[in-house]
Amino acid sequence: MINRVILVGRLTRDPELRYTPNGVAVATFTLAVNRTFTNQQGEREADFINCVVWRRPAENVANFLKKGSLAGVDGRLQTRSYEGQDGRRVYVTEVVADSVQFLEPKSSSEQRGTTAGGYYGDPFPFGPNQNPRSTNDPGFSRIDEDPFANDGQTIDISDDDLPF
Amino acid sequence: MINRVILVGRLTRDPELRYTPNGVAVATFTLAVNRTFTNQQGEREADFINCVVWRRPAENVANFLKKGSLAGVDGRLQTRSYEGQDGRRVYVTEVVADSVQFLEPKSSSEQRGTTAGGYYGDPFPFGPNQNPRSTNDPGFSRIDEDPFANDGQTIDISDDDLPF
Amino acid sequence: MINRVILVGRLTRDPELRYTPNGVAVATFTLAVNRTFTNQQGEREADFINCVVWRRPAENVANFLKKGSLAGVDGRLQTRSYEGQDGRRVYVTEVVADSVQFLEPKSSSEQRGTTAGGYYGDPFPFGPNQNPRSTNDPGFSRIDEDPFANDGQTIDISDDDLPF
Amino acid sequence: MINRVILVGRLTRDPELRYTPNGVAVATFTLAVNRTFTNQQGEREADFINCVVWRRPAENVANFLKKGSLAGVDGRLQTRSYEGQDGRRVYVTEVVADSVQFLEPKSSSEQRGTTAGGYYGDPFPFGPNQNPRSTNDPGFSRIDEDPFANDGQTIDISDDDLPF
DNA sequence: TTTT
DNA sequence: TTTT
Repeated sequence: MINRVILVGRLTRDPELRYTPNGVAVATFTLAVNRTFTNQQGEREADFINCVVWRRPAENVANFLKKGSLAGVDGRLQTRSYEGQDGRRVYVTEVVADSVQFLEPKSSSEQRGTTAGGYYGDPFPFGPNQNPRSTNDPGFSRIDEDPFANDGQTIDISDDDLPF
Repeated sequence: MINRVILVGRLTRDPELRYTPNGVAVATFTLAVNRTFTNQQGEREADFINCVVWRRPAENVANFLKKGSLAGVDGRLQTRSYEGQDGRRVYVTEVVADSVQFLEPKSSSEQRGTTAGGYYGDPFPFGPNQNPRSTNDPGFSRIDEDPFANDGQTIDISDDDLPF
Repeated sequence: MINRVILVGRLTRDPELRYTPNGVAVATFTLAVNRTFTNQQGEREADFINCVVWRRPAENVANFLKKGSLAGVDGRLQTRSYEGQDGRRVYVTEVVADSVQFLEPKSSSEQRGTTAGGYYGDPFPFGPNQNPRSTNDPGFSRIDEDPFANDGQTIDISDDDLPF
Repeated sequence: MINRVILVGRLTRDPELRYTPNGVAVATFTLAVNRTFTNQQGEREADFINCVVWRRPAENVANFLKKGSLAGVDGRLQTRSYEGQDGRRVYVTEVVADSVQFLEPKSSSEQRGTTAGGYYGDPFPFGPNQNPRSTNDPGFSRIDEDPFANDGQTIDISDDDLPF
């Protein structure tokens, strides 16, 4: 049962960082991935893919990525459903990232020490090997069952829903 | 802009084969991909992922796969939206398969010529290199904008929506 | 820096299981992955890809897979070089598997309890979430620097070479 | 038989462009993909992966990428063997790219028309949908059987070896 | 509800 | 609306 997704695209807006009641960080963001082909109007369209990332990489995402950032994601597809505010079941498909790759060059302000402009810094420590562990943040925010929808209902995600 | 999905799972029901007005085949099916980890109740859950495949491989899927079949998919993630019957916009995420891999052993009836039971036949010709071309079937069926939902509205997909 | 490989193919021979001096299991095997296209002689060729897997999944591979088994691999590409027996540097490219998926149906002997023959059992516990930990086996075998070549030189791999 | 590789890394040197006797372009390059983990000395190592790309994308690679460029590759693993100059069989594992993604921002010289510096241009037309066709260049160069080794032997690759 |  |  193989389930693997790899994406490179741009954040459509700043990522959102939240915490479970137990203080585990979770970040959500949407990647716009431009298609390589064009439609019959000759326009290049994009797919807009919701992504979730947990624990330490979540905080890195929140700290280093913002709207427009180019990023790579290596993860798996997840489907969930939840009760919408109108009582209808809503089905969600999203990517749970194992690792997120920062693909922007260092910003010009950080680049000051650099001679030939335009090279990339080392990726920030986003890999799956960064011994992710639960942060003990007081949890300043709760997460809805659908972290992408602000439907009002705020059923908590328990820490047991963590994918690892 | 990389967009790649690889899945191995089982069909949750028989695939559905349809044709665009121009006679291009499109098959849809859902893969149940069991997770490798268990939830806090110790149950192994699954993700249910909608897949679409076009042209010749679509017909192969319809002919060779059925509910319960083990299959591999190599494709890309696509997001779409359409107008639901209640006027609300419905967002869809699905996998558009470039190739579908048949992972079942030949059935016992086909296995008759075989000595040591249980080996797999060569995969049927599903690859992206099977020079896919538009079939000229009269098109016995039309395809809704959301091929997974039978919402009633039957806005046709034009052949130009084909991903290749 | 994304590095992801997904394969489905058949073992070309029985896997080999070894142990580092510290008792960490490592299994090696080669997957034959048939190409989807044919060469100009109309023959379907295959790629023969060396794979390595560590710890618990290594022992599962050794116990459940054998020559001819259909298996899926999700891992990363690794390149190494070592000193060949003639003093020349040998360059190696192989796949380090994060998880190995057993894609064979249960063998006929195990299938006895089964009504309609030919379905697959649940995959054996191969996932990356099976809390891999170092076995403390006495280590009946050592591993060469190139686990695929038996060139004679037996420079040990230290446990620190483990990819996680 | 699934065979899929996705990489993001940097070119270790300028790509090399050659032509088969029939004038089909083929480019080769090596990607350095930094590992996300460090070895016991605390150093981050890299894997150096040979890549091949054919036809139009080959020419794009040669025109737009150079030593140090950040690039993404979506392709498949290929193994080959050839007769080395000392008569020994040499085994090669490389990635045949279906598409190559240009991940560098436009260089400052090209950026002149740009207001807020540092954004990326649209990827150059590298996708698998760019209707690749054989160029009819006079073929200023021939390709060895191992395009990465300049071992002297120059057995030609026929156009029939093209992967599509 | 979309990025460059 | 889910497979083994």
